[in-house]
Amino acid sequence: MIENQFEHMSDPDQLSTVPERIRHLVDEGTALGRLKPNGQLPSERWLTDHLGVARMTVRKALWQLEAEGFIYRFHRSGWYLSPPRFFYDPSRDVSFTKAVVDQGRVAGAKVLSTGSMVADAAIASSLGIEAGTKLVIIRRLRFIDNRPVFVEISHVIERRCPGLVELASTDISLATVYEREYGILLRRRELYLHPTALSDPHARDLRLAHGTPGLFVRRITDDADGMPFSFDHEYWRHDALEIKIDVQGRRPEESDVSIREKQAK
Amino acid sequence: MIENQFEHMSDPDQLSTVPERIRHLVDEGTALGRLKPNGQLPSERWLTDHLGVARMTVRKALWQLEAEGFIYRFHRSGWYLSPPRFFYDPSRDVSFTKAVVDQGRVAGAKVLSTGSMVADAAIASSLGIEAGTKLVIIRRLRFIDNRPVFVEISHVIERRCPGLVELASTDISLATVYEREYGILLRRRELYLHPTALSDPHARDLRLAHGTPGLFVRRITDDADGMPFSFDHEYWRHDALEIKIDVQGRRPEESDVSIREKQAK
DNA sequence: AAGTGGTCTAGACCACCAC
DNA sequence: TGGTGGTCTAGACCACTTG
Repeated sequence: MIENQFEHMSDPDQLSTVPERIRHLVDEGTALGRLKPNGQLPSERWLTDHLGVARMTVRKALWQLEAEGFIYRFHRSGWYLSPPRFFYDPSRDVSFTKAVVDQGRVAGAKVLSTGSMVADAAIASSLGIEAGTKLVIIRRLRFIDNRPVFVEISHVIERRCPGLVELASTDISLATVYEREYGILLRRRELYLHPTALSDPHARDLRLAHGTPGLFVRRITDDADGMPFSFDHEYWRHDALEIKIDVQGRRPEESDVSIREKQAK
Repeated sequence: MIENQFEHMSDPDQLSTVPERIRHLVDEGTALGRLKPNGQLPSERWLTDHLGVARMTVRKALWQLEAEGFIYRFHRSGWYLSPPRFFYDPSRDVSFTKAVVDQGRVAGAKVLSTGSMVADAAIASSLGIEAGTKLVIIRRLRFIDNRPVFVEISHVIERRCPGLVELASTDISLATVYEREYGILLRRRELYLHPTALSDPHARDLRLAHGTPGLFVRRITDDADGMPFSFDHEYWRHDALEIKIDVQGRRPEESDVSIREKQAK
């Protein structure tokens, strides 16, 4: 019983709000070594009884702690204590696997599906290729310390890496495949990201309830020679990452143009 | 009465979920020209009656549409249709005002408070200055088209711009002040961002309920000569922006090192 | 099969905003 | 002051995960 570990915990009256009281409970469990990152919290019904409030009140509080990134949940399985965020530089980290390992954590990948399509006008212009160019699509689930953290959908120009689908059907890093099998090194070109709500099928694959907050990332990738190579879509858990961008690599003359502003009076 | 504009709208049975039905209602209102971006939706109680479900069900649906960025709310005032996201390159856009105006929208700023502090060890090392250095703090609310979209807290090295507080007490862009009054052009160095929940006082200033999803951005800024200048914290509405990062300005040799990976077996 | 979170109802009262 | 969203109650049943 998970709850037994929390049975005799204190619940100071001076903590007024329900989120604060739950946070205190969790902090105490952590301090006593009974709860570690990715460990499970007591159930909603237990909290309802223990705190003496309605279940909806407990759930509202859990949602707030979730939004802060303090706790997370697996769909219909339970609530868990969040591990530290993963630092990620999407403009620089060409290999997710390497970045994760460098931070002392364990990276994983699972191929969910593969397919193909031809580039439409919009995709073609963003990649700088001709419409109708064949693309390979690989949809993968990515893990940190065995927790699924984002779904990645890669669209790769087929002629640049024939036979990719077969090679991708393993758990090996795609960046490694590109380098070893095709001699291609990657470089990021453009990326866009915004907060959003995750919906199926991505939410399901991440074991999240649909509607959970997430982060949507689009990237366009070139090879080291500046030739267009692929674009990716990523659907991240909102609480798994901290984006870090180091602007130092930029050429000074490009970042400082037109600082002078037309003032909107 | 806002609701009158929606009174006779259709509500097809084939739309199964409540979020879909609300979205349909809004889309129809938009198509008929009765609802524009930043326009107000019918009240929760009206939707409760009109859709024939409990109010909590309506609210849950509104929260999901909010998480998607489709609608937003002002605290205790109502629900509104979201305007388009603002494209923002935090590594490059040294002036928020200029970026907003360039996208055909209206930028605004309001000084909330000013103050001062001395840099502690952590701040000093990240800025590359000595601990104890005096910093000026300016807390401002930033607007796009008269909607508050983020709170900005600037920490500026005092000796680099004496008298800044007096100059900042107007609504003029800070980047303009730095350039005109001190001859300083800015360049970004590092930035970090992650999704989070907004809490008071920032949530209050943004007219959001505390716990609303948001985006937290930290930035370190140099001048054009690479001398440390300031660091900023920004608390954004989650639905106001799309972050766009153009990596082209990077030096190739810095972005392509160490692609080879140690594979985590 | 038991336990978990997910959904939903039908109310009540509170805090705040705008008129 | 009336209307808005915000909070809360005390249940019920459903869908899924887990042992």
